[in-house]
Amino acid sequence: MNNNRSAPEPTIARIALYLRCLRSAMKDGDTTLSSADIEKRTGISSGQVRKDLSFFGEFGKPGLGYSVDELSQRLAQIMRLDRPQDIMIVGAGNLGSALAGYTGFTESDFHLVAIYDNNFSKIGRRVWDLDILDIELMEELNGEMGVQIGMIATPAPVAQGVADRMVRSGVRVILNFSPTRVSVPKGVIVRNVDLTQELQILCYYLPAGGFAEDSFTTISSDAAKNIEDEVLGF
Amino acid sequence: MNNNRSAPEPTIARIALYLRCLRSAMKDGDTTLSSADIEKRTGISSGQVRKDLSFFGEFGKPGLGYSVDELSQRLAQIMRLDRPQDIMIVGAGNLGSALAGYTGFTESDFHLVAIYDNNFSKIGRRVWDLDILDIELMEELNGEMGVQIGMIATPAPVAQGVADRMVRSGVRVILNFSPTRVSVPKGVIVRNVDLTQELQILCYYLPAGGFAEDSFTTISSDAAKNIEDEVLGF
DNA sequence: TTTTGTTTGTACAATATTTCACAATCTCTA
DNA sequence: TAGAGATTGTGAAATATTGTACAAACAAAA
Repeated sequence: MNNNRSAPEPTIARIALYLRCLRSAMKDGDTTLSSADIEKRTGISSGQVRKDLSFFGEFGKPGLGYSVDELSQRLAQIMRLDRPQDIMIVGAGNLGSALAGYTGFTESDFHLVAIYDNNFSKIGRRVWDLDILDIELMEELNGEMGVQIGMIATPAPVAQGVADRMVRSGVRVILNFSPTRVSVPKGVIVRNVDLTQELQILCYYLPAGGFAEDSFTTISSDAAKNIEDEVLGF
Repeated sequence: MNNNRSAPEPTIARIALYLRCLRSAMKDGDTTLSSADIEKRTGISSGQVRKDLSFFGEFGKPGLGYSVDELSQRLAQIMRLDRPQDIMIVGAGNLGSALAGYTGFTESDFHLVAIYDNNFSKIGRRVWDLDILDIELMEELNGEMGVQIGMIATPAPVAQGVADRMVRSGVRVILNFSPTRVSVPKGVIVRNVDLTQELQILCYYLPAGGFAEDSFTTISSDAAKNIEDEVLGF
């Protein structure tokens, strides 16, 4: 799987978490964080943190820790998150529409620039501030837009066809929410988010067969409760 | 992590896929599947398939393979998916509402029985065929309902409070869609589905700058295209 | 400057997971 | 019933990932 020299995939996943942690620390006014501090905030062991970071360079200073500002900038570069990234969604159903309105993407500097469907009763309608586009026009339209990140939010039977069209249109990485595996040419990356599978996995751990996972000590329960009072609705 | 004798987590995740594969094979009229057949359908190597299954027993017959009917029944038992499972959702925003209407859950015998929110303008409104309930009443109401599976579809700041309340109400496993880690007592299991993180991971794998096009084969699935014509909308 | 205390980066050890290979077992046909 | 062919279950090897410990590097205070 990981036949080249790049960092292991679990490390990449954790780097994304460190980045979030660093930005949160920045808002708290912290200018420096040790790997132990990061452990407190994320639950990831300090040794793991240091090892993950060491895949990409030496960012810390012994006796001090990591500069929040510098490290977050470096990690953002590594993850290609130092500039806005355009994304497209195919499928304007329940899930696709919810994803289109998901504020978490915007907050992390992802920019939804197109949403496609194949249903004539949906094409032309607006989702949030976007027109739903005819999927038949994707190749043509994306020639202009050049979006490289695609999300599939369609039923399983059409997912492969959508993936094929995405690839033809220039998409390089795909987040697939449909409950099926799609095959793509070498060089294109697919990640699957399989909602049903997640629930099924949890089911397995329901009865006595289960065990304790990482129930690390309360991260910020008190802080969260205070905020809860301020926030009105979900 | 996996300190006891239960099967590794990756194995559990794949078992869920085998189950889907088996049900699909059943619809195709196949009565028997070899591990090689399962590899063709899922992409998981036949050796891996056999080893995964061997964690739970000897289900196959040398020279023949696995009985689709028997194996799917056995796996469903192991995963506790042999009977409907009740679930609850907290958060009736975009994502929560989309999850509430997600047909994939229903098809896999999950049954949404409650959706909660803390926003008075939402409480009492209907999502699909359910009233949105006041989260303050969860402990009381779930005493009756006894739901053990919860999904968190709220903003991050309130997620920990929601998790705490779920646990107090009897929930045993949690699927957390909020972009934050929640801590729970030992024995309660949390899985995180972090949409932003998934996109960020994909970003890392985006090719840097202009890249040589080594992708020649467009894996065009003819089967998928045919189905696409039949299906009207996503 | 010197000393004390902190934290990094990394070699090494320990787990966890996947891959491989093959004897044993079963089917099927004649 | 015997022999050919297919496929399982599994131990052992190979990888991959995580945990541990500590010398070296730096900060801060005396």
